[in-house]
Amino acid sequence: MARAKQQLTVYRALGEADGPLSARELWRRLGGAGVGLATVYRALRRGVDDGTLKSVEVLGGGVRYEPRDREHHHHFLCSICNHAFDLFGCVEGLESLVPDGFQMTGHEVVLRGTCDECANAA
Amino acid sequence: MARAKQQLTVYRALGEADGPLSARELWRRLGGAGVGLATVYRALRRGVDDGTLKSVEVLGGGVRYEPRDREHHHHFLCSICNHAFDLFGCVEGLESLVPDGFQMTGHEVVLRGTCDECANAA
DNA sequence: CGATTATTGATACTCGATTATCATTTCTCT
DNA sequence: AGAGAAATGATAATCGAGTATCAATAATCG
Repeated sequence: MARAKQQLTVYRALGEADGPLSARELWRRLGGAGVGLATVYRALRRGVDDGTLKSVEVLGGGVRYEPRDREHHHHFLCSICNHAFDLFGCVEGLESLVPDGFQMTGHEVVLRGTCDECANAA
Repeated sequence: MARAKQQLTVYRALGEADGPLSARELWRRLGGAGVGLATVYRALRRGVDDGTLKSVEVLGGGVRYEPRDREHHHHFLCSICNHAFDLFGCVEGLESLVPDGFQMTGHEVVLRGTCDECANAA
């Protein structure tokens, strides 16, 4: 069988999001009552297993998920609404931080602050 | 009363570490039997409360603690030993990543890879 | 239309991290 | 030394995240 209905809903929601979502956030977005929390977790696990999804850790909020096919990017974490937003672009000078003898295989950059909406609401 | 004995041990261990430590790591370093886990947690909480310590989240490993008076720095997380090392220096071009309307108040950079020792042991 | 198999959602359960409890020990001060 | 306050360590309790279970439902296929 291909993808089941409810699980597709989960994938679609992730694809449309403006940043990685946690299982809980996802669940809330799907209406809470509409899709069971267990199904959300199932879809996420399956997605990670088959390579469709990728789990990312953005400080403060545990594990979140995003489609694996996104380009290299980083995140902005709003300290008010606690939502993580995708950013575009990257930074220079990371190599110079690596100590002698260490081998860097990847990096994460997280900006913290206030997002658009929360800044205006304040 | 000033600082109690065992709690001082905790602060000293953190001060001498080459990176932020989790409660568990700290506990293990203190000999396990020498200092109770509860005391480690107490010292950490108190340290954060009175501003001596700062809790940081480095991907994969939960919350870790470091002295607050360290200069601005970032971390390198070894994917083998899972230890977090302090780095020196910072990077350029973070502002250009911030979307319009967002306000950045801070940032984190985490490099992932293999540390000195683990690279040699391999 | 059945028979069979996968999916779903509610919920019970597990697991690790952190906190609370409490009897005991250690300080502090006189 | 002796009283009272704070600290300590072992352990029980709590809490949240994620997983397993199971009966009910929906999809597949002949």
